[in-house]
Amino acid sequence: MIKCAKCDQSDSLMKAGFVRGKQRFCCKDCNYYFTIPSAEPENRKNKRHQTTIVDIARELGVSNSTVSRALHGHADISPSTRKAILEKAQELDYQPNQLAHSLVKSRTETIGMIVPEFMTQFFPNIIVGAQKVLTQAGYHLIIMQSDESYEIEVSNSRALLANRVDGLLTSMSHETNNYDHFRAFENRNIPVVYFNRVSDELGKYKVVANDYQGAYDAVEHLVRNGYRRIAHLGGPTNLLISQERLRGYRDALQKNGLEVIPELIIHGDLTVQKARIYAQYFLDMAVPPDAIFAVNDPTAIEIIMLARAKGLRIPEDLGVVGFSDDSIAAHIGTGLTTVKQPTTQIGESAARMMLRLIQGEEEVPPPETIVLEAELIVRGSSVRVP
Amino acid sequence: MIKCAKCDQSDSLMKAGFVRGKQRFCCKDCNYYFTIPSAEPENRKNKRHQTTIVDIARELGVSNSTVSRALHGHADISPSTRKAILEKAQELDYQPNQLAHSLVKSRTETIGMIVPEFMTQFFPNIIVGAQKVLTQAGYHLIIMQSDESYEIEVSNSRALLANRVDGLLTSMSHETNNYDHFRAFENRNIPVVYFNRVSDELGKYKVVANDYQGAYDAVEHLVRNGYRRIAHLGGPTNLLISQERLRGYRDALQKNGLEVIPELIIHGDLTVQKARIYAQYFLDMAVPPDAIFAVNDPTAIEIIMLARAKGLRIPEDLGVVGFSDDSIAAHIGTGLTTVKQPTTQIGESAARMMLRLIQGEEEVPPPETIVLEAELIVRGSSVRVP
DNA sequence: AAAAATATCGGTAACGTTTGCACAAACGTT
DNA sequence: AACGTTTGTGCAAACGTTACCGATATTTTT
Repeated sequence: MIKCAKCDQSDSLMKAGFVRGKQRFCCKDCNYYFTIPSAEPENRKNKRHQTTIVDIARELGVSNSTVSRALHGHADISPSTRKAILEKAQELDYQPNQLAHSLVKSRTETIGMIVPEFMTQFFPNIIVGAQKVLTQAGYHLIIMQSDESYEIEVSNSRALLANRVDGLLTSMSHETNNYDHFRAFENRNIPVVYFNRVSDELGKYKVVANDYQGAYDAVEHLVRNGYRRIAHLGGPTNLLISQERLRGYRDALQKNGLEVIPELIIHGDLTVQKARIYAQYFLDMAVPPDAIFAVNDPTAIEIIMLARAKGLRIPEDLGVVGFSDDSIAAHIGTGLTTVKQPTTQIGESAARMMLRLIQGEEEVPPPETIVLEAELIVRGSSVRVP
Repeated sequence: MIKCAKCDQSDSLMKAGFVRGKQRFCCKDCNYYFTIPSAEPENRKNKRHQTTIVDIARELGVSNSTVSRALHGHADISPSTRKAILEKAQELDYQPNQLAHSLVKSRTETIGMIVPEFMTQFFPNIIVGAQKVLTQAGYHLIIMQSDESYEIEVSNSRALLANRVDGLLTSMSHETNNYDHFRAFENRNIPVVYFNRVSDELGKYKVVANDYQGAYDAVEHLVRNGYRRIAHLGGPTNLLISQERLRGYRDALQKNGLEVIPELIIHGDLTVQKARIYAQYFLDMAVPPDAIFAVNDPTAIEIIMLARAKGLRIPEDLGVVGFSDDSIAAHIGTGLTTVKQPTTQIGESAARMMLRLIQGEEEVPPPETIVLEAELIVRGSSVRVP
């Protein structure tokens, strides 16, 4: 029998709504509202209780503020109390609650990072560089990967925004054409540094490798090794890196007196699946190219495998140059000629730029794009005596 | 001239301490204490103000609780108000504050993950698997890497603890011998799932590949290809994977009637630097081994490079088997024989185990270790006709 | 028509920290 | 000894959300 929680009688009880799945009652006698309490009313306490500042304060008979100040080495605390507090904190194994801290300070001291993938060594290297710089400055780095998916990228950025990161480092997926999720950060004055995969449509702070120069050097290198019909297997057109590498390719051809042949330019999507299809197309042409400049190393390696399967000799029949200097590039056959990007440096520069944006004096630092030099690594896949 | 903030006269003013860098005064007349207000008293507002539930409530003239309930699709809200609130939220570009949410719910819906490195594809693959499962269950994954350093591992785990992750997935660095930083999680009833690099000294929930079987198969394969003097370049002895792979190596030798020769077993630290030194040692022995079973692929590749430089033929003069099936393994020379681990599955299993621990009914689920089968991938580096 | 039940909302206390301000006691000066 | 100065702490209000407990319109039932 249900009884009133106050007067303990059940006569003048009446139902009064239904709240959160539980029946609510009202006792007309004592005019008291209540819901029937759940079966286990008093056992949730102490279950997974992390010791807090309040616990320490209570144990020692001081106030929360004193404990807080002591733990942070503030002034205005007598050595004796400080010592007692620190010891008690140690004893109770106190771990600060970063959530509460961030909430009141409205700073999380955490930088978010979204990368498209980390199956190649490229982004991991960047992460290592960035993490080194940020850790040293007392910031944490939380990493998310979009798996080259726009959907996931948006979801990730929303999560980082909800977690109130102090800044965002990002290199976008090749699917990304809409930038609203990044603008959301900028609109809230949360600094964003774009690296590597950047767009010219948004962003004031960027760190990129010199894709143009790298591509130019690569193609000129091919020309000097006697290749005359040089194809380009490029990346998605919406990415600036694709555009820049294409530009370097065209300029190198023209500066060296070669014609730019549209049929020899295809834009892929950076995946090996597509690379195989396009490579097949190149090699099956009536007049096939005698060299291919690929947008990245996995693509280039796919080309080499296919060419070998067709009985072509590398580099005699086909010269191949990649981009990025994956660790695998040195080991493939006689080595894959490629353009090495300063990955760790990219991470470091981006992180340093971020720190400047966060800690800087000036309200709105001037836009800045850091361009780091790329280096041509010559290996067996492109060297022949003409 | 400084005046009292209350009675507005400056005669009976006197200094009263120095607090937080600002001079404090006391007016003896009205007995009022104050510090001189900073130059810019009223400009800090709106600077980077994220719209909150309170803003929406104020704009619409309803209470915070109503807004909160409406945004979460609770019952007890009329369709019209709900609609108005959702529209206003959209208009003001409201983004929930996960910090405050987590603080009051004392759940972050975030799982932390610490891996030793991600320069090889191994851990990235695991991450992809784990992330898929967790994302689907509405959890976020935050990834940190220890760079094989105990110090960084401890620092990372402390950060995750401070950020109150709901659980921890971890594979420890090869430096790790002390486990207090992991026990800190377990002491607080925060579930920890160890994968791959686990220790038998701690942890009740683990996911590993069948290192023993993989090693056994690899070595038996070498024996069947006529190799008789098989060396083992192992990993750090404190890691269970090293112990298990060593055990598989020994058992395979003995079961096949071969002697276990202590000189042919060296424990490295998984780095290529050390690998080169030890490989050199093996190859320079008076009676060098005719095959080497390496603890991982980078190590195996280093051995191959060195052997080639010494004029040894692979696999005729030296058989080599690695472990992990890095993507590079298929491309090195005629291919590197290796043991493929179910990386993505490891991630998925670990994540699922974590979800069970978090969401499970039972207070303390029974200890569980999931062992996933490893598969020997035979390539050119170990196949010869005896 | 009153009475009973429901639908919809507001007030408010948490969650764990930080911090501006108040204030007493101890400390230095004359 | 009387005064002004420091020093060391405590109070309480934030930070943004959630959830329990009540309260009031509104509808339904008798």
